[in-house]
Amino acid sequence: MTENTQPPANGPHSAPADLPTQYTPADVEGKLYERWVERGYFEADEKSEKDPYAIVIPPPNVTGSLHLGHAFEHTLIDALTRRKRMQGYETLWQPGMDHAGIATQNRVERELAKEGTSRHDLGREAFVERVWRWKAESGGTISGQMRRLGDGVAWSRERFTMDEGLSRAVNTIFKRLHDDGLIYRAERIINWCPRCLTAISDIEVEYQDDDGELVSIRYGDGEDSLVVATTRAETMLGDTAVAVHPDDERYRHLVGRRIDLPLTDRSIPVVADAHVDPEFGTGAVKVTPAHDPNDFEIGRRHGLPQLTVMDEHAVITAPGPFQGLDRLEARSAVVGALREEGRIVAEKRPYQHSVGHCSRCHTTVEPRLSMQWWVRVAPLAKAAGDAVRDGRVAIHPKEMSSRYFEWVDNLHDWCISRQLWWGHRIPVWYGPDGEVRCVGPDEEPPTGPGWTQDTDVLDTWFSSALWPFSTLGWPERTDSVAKFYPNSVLVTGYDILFFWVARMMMFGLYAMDGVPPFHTIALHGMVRDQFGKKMSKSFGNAVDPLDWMDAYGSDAVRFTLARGANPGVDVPIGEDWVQASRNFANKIWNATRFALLNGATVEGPLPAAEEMSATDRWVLSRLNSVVAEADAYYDDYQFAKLSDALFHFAWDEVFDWYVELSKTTFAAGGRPAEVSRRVLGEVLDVTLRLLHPLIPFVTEELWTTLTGGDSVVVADWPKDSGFRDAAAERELDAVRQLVTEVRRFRADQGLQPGQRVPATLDLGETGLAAHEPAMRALLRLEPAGEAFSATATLPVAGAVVALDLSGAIDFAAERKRLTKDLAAAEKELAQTTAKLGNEAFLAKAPDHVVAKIRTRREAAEADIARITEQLAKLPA
RNA sequence: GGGUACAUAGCUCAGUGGUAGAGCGCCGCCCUUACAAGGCGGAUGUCGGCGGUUCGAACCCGUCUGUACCCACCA
Repeated sequence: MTENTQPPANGPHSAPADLPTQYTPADVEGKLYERWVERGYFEADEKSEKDPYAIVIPPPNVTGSLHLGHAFEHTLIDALTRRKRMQGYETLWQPGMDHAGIATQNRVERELAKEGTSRHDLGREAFVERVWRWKAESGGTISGQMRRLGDGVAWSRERFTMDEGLSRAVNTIFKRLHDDGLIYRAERIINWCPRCLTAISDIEVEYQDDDGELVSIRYGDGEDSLVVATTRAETMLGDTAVAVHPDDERYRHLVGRRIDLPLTDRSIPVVADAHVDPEFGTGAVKVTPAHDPNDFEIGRRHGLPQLTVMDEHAVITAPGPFQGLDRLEARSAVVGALREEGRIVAEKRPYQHSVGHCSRCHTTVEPRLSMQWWVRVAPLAKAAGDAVRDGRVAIHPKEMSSRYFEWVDNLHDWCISRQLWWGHRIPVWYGPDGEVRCVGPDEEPPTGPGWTQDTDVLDTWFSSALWPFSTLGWPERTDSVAKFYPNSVLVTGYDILFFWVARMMMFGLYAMDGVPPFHTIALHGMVRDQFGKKMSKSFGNAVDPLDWMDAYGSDAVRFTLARGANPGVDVPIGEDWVQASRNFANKIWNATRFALLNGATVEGPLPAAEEMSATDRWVLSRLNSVVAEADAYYDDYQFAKLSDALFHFAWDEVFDWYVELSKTTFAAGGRPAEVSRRVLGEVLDVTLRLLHPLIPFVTEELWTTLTGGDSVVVADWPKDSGFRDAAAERELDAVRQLVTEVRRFRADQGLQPGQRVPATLDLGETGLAAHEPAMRALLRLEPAGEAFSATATLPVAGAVVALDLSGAIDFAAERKRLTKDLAAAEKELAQTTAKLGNEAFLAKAPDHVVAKIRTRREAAEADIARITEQLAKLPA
């Protein structure tokens, strides 16, 4: 369809026939988004009187592009903020991006490599300039994708972690932490990536089980010898001791003595240390303080020298035959040399053990002794834990809190310095006489000969930790900070609970005088494929959300994601499901089209209940229940249940029943038709508004056409009017059951759906007389005389449908069906009778349960009577 | 080694004590004048195994098996 994409209607039910019979997302999505932005709907006013509702975007890496995980997260955030906006809050969805230190630097370095140059050739300043240029050129990818998705973010407030203001925030907090003694410099064993050439923090290390080889090596000679085992043989060059457990009888005689270290001319002491597990291996451990975190600690306890034998590239520096070899080459060379000396006591054997890899490039991490900057996290983490413990911050779903506590309660100090060029440079200067000066944002750095600035930059997460307030202008005391801090909710994946969430908590509480950065943390899961498998490029199941948005529309992608979003649980998504969501959008489209063709309207007040048919009252009663239900689900971040409830209400109840039943009313005309037109308008109006946060585009297009309103984006959020009509609901339940039963009967008899059948419809004492015309229409029943062939199974007491099947009835099939029904009813009767004969049950079960069982028994009895009668009437 | 989840229809998942549900898929009949991206009807499960508590268990308790993820300085 290419026609009919003109601007939205300028009045209620204008030109309904203009709507094409199929919804084409591409025709409306782009233009609607641009209109929303032009009209400033997404902008936030910090001076507004309205209550604030603020959510920050988890800033995507500038290097990145939108993947389904983003699409998912954005759908949830967008839905939350759109609803709050409709509810009359001053909403801020804060957009922005993260400079992603290592990732971005790696990316640009790869480009340079292709050009045959390197960052070292360029020099620091030129390189950083180059990264900025790269950011300017390709950093906008995500913004474009966010527009496609419909993200209602405040574009004028877009921020970047390296912006001047945010850098000032970083500097401010660094200075403050430093002066408070919470940032310090120390030489320790850190995780070193020999490819990225930088330190990385503990949580940037990904452990996986790798196949290694455990070799056993004899140290020393004769009685003065023992055997140690290792998977990193090359580190023996840096051994400065062997450790055994203090209580280990086997080695007691050796403690305090020195033994010869093979391949070297050194001898090393045997020390006793409780860290050694005497049960493991030989019970003797080689100690390499400069290349292993445990050994570092042992070395500290025993005053051992720290002998560095590898450089930053993990190349051996120890003088001798191994010098210049890479760690892996050195490993086999060392083992070979040891074997020649007869030092290998057990052949090397395969050994699976946990090995750390750089989370950015997957290179095996090398523990390395070096001087770095650290954050003393204990006091900060304590506060972060307490804020959740005492309920000031709620984690949703609450099962996730245990993970959070596990981390904040057992935290090691955080290594924040990175040996990179792209990032916030550490604001510390070193003087000629060993002075160290931390320079705050309003201070001049020291000048003069010999003063140099620290060459390292800060961990990316240092600046992300300030995101909830740095984006609002902090450290200035801006109105935005006052209005939107703390944020209302943080919506993010459980996978960055530690990387990001916990650190925002620590820094937020610290910087903002103990006020945590948000009231609620709503954690979602990871997007997976339709079989629940992790999406990854290497596995070949990764999907570009743009492909699906192109094919099925953004609404379809959003709705599918929302529909799978159970709190904290991973979300599978498959193309078939997106297609189904597209079908839903199309269904809404066509239902609205039908409504417009039939004169549905939102003008004027709703007619009085007395004027309405039971069908009208039923649908309005259900509508209001659904409004209440939707509110409860939104408030509880239950997107899957929310989507499901709206889907089924709209499709099953409104489209399949109310719309179908109303056809008869419309055809008859008169006042009842007028009333139904207004009711149908109301139902669609409210339903579209309820759905808008999830599927903004199609609802906007339809709602503006239906109501003539400016935009559903700024329409009022529906309120439960309190209208309920239990009697009408029961009545329509009966109608629906009855119609379904007759349809089943017809299908069983092989009647074609469209085939008209002479029939009498005797609704007896059911009180459903008013529905007879509609039911006859739905069932394709023609008026009939005396003819009688069979009766349908009737779930509503007192109703009889006599269908004249003109001799075409299949008596055998009917007998079979009735017999089956009879058996089921008899089983039901037996079950309920047994239950009601159970004294213990009657004594202990609540009244409503007992009553329910009674009703079931009565129904079973009635069924048996009726079916028996019908069976008797069937010709043999 | 510690921790947290999870095992329900072919697939992906809801369902926290009272007759087993949804979407997709599947079978059958229909282009019934909003929609075939649709309509109507239908089939499909000893709710992982074994015990226990209870009048009653998918649900609570114990245990076993299997899976996923997180944390941890196991040479």
